[in-house]
Amino acid sequence: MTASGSGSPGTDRRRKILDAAVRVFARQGYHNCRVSDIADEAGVAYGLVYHYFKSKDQVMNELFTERWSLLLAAIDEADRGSDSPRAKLDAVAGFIIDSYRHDPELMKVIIVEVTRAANSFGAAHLGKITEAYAQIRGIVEAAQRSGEFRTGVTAEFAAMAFYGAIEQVLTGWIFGLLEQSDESYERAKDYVVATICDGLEA
Amino acid sequence: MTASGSGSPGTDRRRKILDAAVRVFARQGYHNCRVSDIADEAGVAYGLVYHYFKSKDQVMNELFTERWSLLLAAIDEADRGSDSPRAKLDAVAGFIIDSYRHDPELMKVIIVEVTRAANSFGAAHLGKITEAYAQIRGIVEAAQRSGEFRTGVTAEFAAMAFYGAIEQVLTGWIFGLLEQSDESYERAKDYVVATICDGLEA
Amino acid sequence: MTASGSGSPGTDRRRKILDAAVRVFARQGYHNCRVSDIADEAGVAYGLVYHYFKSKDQVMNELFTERWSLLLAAIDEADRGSDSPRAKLDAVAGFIIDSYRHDPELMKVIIVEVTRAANSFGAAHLGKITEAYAQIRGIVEAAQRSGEFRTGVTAEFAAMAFYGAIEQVLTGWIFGLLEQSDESYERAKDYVVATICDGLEA
Amino acid sequence: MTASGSGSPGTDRRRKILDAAVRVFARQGYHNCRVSDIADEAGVAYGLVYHYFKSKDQVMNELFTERWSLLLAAIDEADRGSDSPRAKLDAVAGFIIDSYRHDPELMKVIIVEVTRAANSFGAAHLGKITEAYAQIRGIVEAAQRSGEFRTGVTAEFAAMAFYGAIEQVLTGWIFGLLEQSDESYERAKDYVVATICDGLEA
DNA sequence: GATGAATGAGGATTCATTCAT
DNA sequence: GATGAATGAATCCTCATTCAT
Repeated sequence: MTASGSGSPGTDRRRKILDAAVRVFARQGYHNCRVSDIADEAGVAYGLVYHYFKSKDQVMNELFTERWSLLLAAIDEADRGSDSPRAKLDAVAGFIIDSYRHDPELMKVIIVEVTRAANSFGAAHLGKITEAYAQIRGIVEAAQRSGEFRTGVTAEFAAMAFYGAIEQVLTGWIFGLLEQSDESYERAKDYVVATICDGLEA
Repeated sequence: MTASGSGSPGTDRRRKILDAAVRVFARQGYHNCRVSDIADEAGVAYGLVYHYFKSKDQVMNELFTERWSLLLAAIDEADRGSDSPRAKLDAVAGFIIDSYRHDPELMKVIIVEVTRAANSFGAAHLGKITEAYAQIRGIVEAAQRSGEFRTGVTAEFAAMAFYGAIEQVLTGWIFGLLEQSDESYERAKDYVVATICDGLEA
Repeated sequence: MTASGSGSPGTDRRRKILDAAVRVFARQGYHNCRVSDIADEAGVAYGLVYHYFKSKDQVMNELFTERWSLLLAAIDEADRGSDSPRAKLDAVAGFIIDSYRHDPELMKVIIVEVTRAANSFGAAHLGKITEAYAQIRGIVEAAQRSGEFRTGVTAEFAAMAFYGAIEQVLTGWIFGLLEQSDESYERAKDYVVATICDGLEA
Repeated sequence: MTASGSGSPGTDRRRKILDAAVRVFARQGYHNCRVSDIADEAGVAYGLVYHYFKSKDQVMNELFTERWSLLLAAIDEADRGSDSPRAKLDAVAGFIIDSYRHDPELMKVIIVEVTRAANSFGAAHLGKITEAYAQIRGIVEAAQRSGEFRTGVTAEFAAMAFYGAIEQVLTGWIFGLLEQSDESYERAKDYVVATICDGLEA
């Protein structure tokens, strides 16, 4: 059973357009691509994009929402277990980095076009973006209450630092500044957690 | 001698346009503003923007370059002294955060429109952006060589995490997610360094 | 035997589409409605409109032709009798006004989208539209020949004035400027004829 | 002193565009012309239309308002004198017909695209359109009060019939159904007033 | 007959940039 | 230097029509 056989034909085309949009947005940036670029990349007619999506914005929104929901679910899942706080943060970092490894173009689009785009998509999805920060903060807060994490830094702040460190690593990959290999990805997970949990000082 | 008297009249107008551009870019985003918005905000005629700048891009480029040079100089300066690595990182974080405190709109523009904009301004200024990371990495490397920082994490990576943590805090302010006050700004400096140098774990 | 049982099922659907088109054209105007609006209003699938009609234009053409034929027949019928010219004009005005009373939306569409649309439907149906004027002119001409109507005004001209007066009353109703009630409709018939036949002057 | 020398250069271009729009709207109809057709007809660049007007609608609105204001002023002027009611109506019919004679394309546009366009421009300008009817009604009302006009027909109704008769004559010219010559225009004025005031019956 | 996905031409609008004054 | 009118390429979105099922 092929993937394309598992849904209705319409669903397939819709999926094709979303996937094509990821590639085009990643390659050219949201503002530097035309709707026709997406259609061409998907191999469908121009108007079909508008058959499935209300606007170019809408395509982006859907890409973000789809992926970010998984992220939120993953953080939630990580938080739910009885692991140590460090293990939870490790799971979070792991999920985000694996997301990049699995689909670097999609994560590039999300990082580049949404999470910092304070005047456009970022503002539109602020609520969902904030949820991720809040969930991470929750992990830190619990760790501080249990005495596993020190309290010198507010949980809110620590969560931002942690998330920021991860996003910057992804940014390094996106810009081609950091080496990209399976090994690098794995190491990055450890490094983020080690840096944030252990600190740099000897 | 007034400030406006210190240069040629033309210089003043040019400055006025740059400052107006900061406000407009910050308020509406680069892509959502027209050249005429900048001119209106500056109180000058439409075409004058093109008298002083080759294009809309050029205005942005100049804003970035102007500010980022200061940042590079400040990191360089911090690195030059004989302070402890931690003190050096503290100086770096301090400069960036003070930059935001002093001109939040400009830093918003730089963070939102340049440093993550992999397909536009970010790519154009990649060299300069990278220089900052490299300088921070240099600070970490020296500390690792001297034994003040542990070597479990590569310096390159540590630099990214450190910078990412700072940028994320700025992002929090930009999105209105973190409290903004003189006290918050000061605390943020300490927190960033404490998080990265000491780690979160007790 | 119900109306819907009197024809083939296809005929019913076709009728449904025509009726729906009247409502949609009346509500939104020909240019502001999509073929899908008609289909939605009719409760049929998109493509079915194209099964029964060659184009969107064609739907309109059919609505006009259908109704206008009745109008021409009615005027002809009125003219055929041995009534006085005034009675004939009364019958004409009566038929048009009753048409509006019976199906205001259809008459709105015809008045608004066809009879004045010199660059679109009006031009396409000019022949049929003109027939109505000619028939009315015929009534006047005969009356002038018989001496019942004075000859100071050409019959052609009188016909236009008479028809224009009626259409303007309908326009008043269409725009919601004139009261609409059974009484108003009846009175309107008398008024049109009284105005045109007797004149306003005392 | 030429007309083009009497205003600013900007004003001239603006005027050129308006005049071109009249010709294009008259020739092709509002919906069948592109903004570029207007620009081409005016001999200016595409974007200049948008320099002077917010939208294609706006061009039409301005054409209507400009002309209709003159019409309202003319009716008002006619009403203000101490002439007989018949003379007043004669002045009104005269002004409208002369408007057509002077600029048939503009009047065609107004009649065809505005005064009957219940779902678009007609609705937008309903207030102004109604003002004309009201003014005519005022003339009739005064005549009825003075006993010069009979009261068998309401003034409101008589005004509609009178205006409708005129508009229909214009429609006849627009469609090429009625002869157009200086003599015809003059005769038409008399005929309209004669028909409405004297009536057709001998 | 019936459906609605697919097509793609058409057209309004935006806006960076140029240029005459 | 300063102005803002003029230019026209770029691109989103609409929607009539076709067609495979």
